[in-house]
Amino acid sequence: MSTHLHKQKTAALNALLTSSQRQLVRVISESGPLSRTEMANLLGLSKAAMSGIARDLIDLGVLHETETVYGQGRPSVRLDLHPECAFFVGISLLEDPAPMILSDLNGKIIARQSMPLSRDPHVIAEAITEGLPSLLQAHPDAKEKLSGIGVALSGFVDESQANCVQSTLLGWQDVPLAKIIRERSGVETFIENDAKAVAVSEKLFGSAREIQSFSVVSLGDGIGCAHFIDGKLYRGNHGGAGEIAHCTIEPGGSPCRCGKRGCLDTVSSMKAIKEMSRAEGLECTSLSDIEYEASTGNAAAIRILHRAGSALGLAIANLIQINDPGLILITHVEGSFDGLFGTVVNQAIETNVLPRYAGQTPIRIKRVDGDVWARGAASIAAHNFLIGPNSN
Amino acid sequence: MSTHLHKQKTAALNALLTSSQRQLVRVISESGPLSRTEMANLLGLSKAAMSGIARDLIDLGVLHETETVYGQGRPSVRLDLHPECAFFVGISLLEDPAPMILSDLNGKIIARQSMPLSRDPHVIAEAITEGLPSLLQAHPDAKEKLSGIGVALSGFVDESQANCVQSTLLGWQDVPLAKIIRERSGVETFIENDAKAVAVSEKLFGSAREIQSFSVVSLGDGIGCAHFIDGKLYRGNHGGAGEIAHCTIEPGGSPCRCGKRGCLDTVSSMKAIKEMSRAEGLECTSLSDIEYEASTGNAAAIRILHRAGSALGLAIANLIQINDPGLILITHVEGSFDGLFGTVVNQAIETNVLPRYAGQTPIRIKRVDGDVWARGAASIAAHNFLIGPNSN
DNA sequence: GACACTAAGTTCAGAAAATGAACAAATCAA
DNA sequence: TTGATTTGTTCATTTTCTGAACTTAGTGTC
Repeated sequence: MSTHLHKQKTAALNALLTSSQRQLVRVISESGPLSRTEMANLLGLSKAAMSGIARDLIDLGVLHETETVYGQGRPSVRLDLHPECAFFVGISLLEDPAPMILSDLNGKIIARQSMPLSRDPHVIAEAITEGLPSLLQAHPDAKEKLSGIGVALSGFVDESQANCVQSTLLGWQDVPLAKIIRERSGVETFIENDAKAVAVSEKLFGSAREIQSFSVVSLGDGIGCAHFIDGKLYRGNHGGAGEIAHCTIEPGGSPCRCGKRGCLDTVSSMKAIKEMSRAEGLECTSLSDIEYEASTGNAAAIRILHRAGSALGLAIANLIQINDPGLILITHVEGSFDGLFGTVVNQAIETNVLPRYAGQTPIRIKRVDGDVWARGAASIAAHNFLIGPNSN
Repeated sequence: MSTHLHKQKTAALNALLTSSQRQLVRVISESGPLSRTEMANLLGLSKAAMSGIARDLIDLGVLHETETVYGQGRPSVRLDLHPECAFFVGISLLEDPAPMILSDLNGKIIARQSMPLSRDPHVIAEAITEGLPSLLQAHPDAKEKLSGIGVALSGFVDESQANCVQSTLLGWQDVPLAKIIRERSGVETFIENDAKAVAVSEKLFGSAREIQSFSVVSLGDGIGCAHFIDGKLYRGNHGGAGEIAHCTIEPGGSPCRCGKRGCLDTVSSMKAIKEMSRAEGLECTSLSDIEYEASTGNAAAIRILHRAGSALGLAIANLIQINDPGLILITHVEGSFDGLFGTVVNQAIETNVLPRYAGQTPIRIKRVDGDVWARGAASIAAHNFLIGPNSN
């Protein structure tokens, strides 16, 4: 009974914050711990107003006091989001079995399990609902304060983060997945494209916290990309912003499954690299194998990696020219960006960017583990909790 | 005396609006005339609050009642910005002599003259100040309500729209032009990059009013580009967003004055087209001439236009893939987009965009007159008046 | 043409949110 | 110990917004 009440309260917590409180939560999630005075200045409010807002948020359990900073005058007390004021479940529909994780407001993974993947949205909703109790079992706190489910998938998602407009991988067309899961599980649910979910998780939890405009290029089996612009995820007019995989990078090149020719995807994706290797008679099952071959001087391997790296570098250079982001974050799962491929990519970026810019746009390479997608998914739920859907 | 007072009042008008009033002005400038009830809904305010805000803005002369719309119930009265509540001066530093125009809040050009171009910012400030009286002479209203000067130039401008970080054309490096002009003339001044100024003018006055995310590609002697994203001009981390002219479009192609090779600028700019024609022995002084040659079957002319068009089309297709804008607006001064060049551009866009997208992104071609840059410049001043620099 | 019906816009008392100024608290520096 | 300095709180006051009742200006019906 008490549990149920609490659940209702936290589930609606985001909704019952005033707009000033929301703004404050947003600022802290971007800047990290801040003193009340700093927050007042950032929000353009008086110290008096801040005092009240902070007190209310502390009472609600959203904020808590952290370290004390000593300077001249009375020391300031930094306030931060309470990492355990809300918990989120993230599910990646990119692999089978599908990973399912439980995370706190800092993106820390607290529990992990998996569930069978399906192409039927109702079966997915069922699997999630059945998986919840065991995921939450050892964490009574999380059970009470579960505030959202996030789902990452390969495909286009609409602006409300509720409907999958199209997914070739899952064979979907206009599937209201979020609603189906929400109704079955009783938990607020949001879905998002895989690359965009990773971008959100890097903005909330990762290495792009303080950067307002950046692009994430995520190298998995395919090539994904997403942009944050002026502190907001930019999804594009049809939700297609960041689809660099189908930029023409070799005009008149190999035919692509999308229908046109010379797409980046046909040269630089892991799938393409492996296929080209096979065609050249190389017995490679992973990028590391090919890198090894190249390091021993195998001409075919070197040629393939050069071609793939140049193409990706050129695409990223075009992205830099077009959008002038404050950071390019390249995430890769396979863990082999240190070899020839990575070198060529970096070089190709350098040579194809306006010399005045060269070196001006930081390129950060980040090796990520198998949890990226699920953590990204959870971050979508966290983002909706923190900032809300109507992110004005 | 009275004049002076009035001047002070209107100059600071923007500053003395409350944040709700500002928001309202912004919404109207985006959506066009609205009834009070519609405005209340859009801003999420009560009818009561709207009533007061509208009254104040009408008293200030910022809004006025326009048509009455009859439906069921009491008819609604649409309110619009009063076009003559503020006037702006726009100057283009792209030509010599430099055009100088006077415009109202609708972007209508009320007076026009020109001034000598200089590379010395103080001489420019002097010329503007000396030009003002004659520009305003026949318009006493504008004299009283002059609210800003905008300057468009080729180069990089910082976020405050006050400093020119770099301009190759003018030979500048960190020139605080806005401040110099402001101090000399006594009028609030803002500067902006040429392509970005055109984008703002299309958003405020032109064909992109209601579109939140779009890109403008402006074809003049060079190729400019600028993006609006979620209703805001996106300038990029170093003010370089939209620099598509130096995207590598023909890897290993002709050397470019920027230092690298195969830039779009080396194939598709008017300058490049003319140069290539000359190299091929064609006696052409304008794009129309080359178009004419092509239409009579001249192989060289056809080849040149094909190459230029394909390159520009590919660059735009990449832009679409990367940003998925709601509109691509191509503005061209030379008035010759109806021929082969235009056809090839359109075709190249189609064939290089993900087939699923093809035709989904509207491409609008707009022939503009010689006033584009000056009008764009004026729109920068208007934008700062309407929305303010701190466009939260 | 009188009547109800509908929706826009206004008014006004009261609630909500933010401010300014005075003050309490917690440290450093001399 | 005393003064300087800066954080954070309190409280009366002002600003801004809301809700409900009301006025206004039409349409539709008989």
